[in-house]
Amino acid sequence: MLPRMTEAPMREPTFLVLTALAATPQHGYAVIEDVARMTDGRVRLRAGTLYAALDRLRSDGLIEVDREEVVQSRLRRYYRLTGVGEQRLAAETARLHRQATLAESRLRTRRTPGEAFS
Amino acid sequence: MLPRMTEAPMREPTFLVLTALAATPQHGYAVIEDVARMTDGRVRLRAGTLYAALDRLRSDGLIEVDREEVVQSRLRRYYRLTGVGEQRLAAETARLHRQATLAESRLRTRRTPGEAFS
DNA sequence: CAGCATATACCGATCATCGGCATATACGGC
DNA sequence: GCCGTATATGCCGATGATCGGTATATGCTG
Repeated sequence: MLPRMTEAPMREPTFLVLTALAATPQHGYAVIEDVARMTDGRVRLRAGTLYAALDRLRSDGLIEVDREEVVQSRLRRYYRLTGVGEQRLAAETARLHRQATLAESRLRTRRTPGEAFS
Repeated sequence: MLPRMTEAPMREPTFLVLTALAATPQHGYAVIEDVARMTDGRVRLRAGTLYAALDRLRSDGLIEVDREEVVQSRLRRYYRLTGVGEQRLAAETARLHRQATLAESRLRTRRTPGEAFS
């Protein structure tokens, strides 16, 4: 299971999954709930999206299995960020901040006649 | 050409196209260059991506044709943000800031044993 | 005249996400 | 006892934005 070489742009659900695992390891279902809480219910990850994302992030080396527990005869597989995942998430947050700040700046200079924009 | 009702999550190239048009109207090719400059060459929009995005954003009512010019016998079609587009971009920037801040906050509380996270 | 920049536009392929379904167990209400 | 919901993982087909390439022109430069 070699890590993929592509540095494809990260979509929102994937970013939120990494965010959910940033502070502490969590199992899949807990991630779904956490993402819903984080986004005030706006993003409700489908099971298909979540487990596909976990597999992909794992094969990319951004997360790894932390441990497995059985609670009430149900399996809980906990995932945690790897060092690489931590760096990637930090890079993503920096990028988001930069782009958001730039967009805000441009929105402010909007409709200012005869004014050049950077 | 009815505006689509879906409020689908916005991807990075689309966000950057809106950002490019936020301050002043620009034609397609200028948007490609602007996005490349904004992202320090990281994002180089393909023609297919750009014009498809412009069509989609137009049918969604987020942008509209500003004017057309012919320079050196080549057509330049300028697009501008609509009021709806401006609101949407502002909402997107707010969302990006919130998510980036949240992710940073979680990265900071990382690996702090026995500590609950919000 | 070959190559590159400008400028718009179409096309098939890729792939993350969506939406739904399957499989189990536990719990609460009726 | 049964139904619906919550918990928990997983598979599968469809969707759609993006990618990569090509087409079509013109102008400029080497």
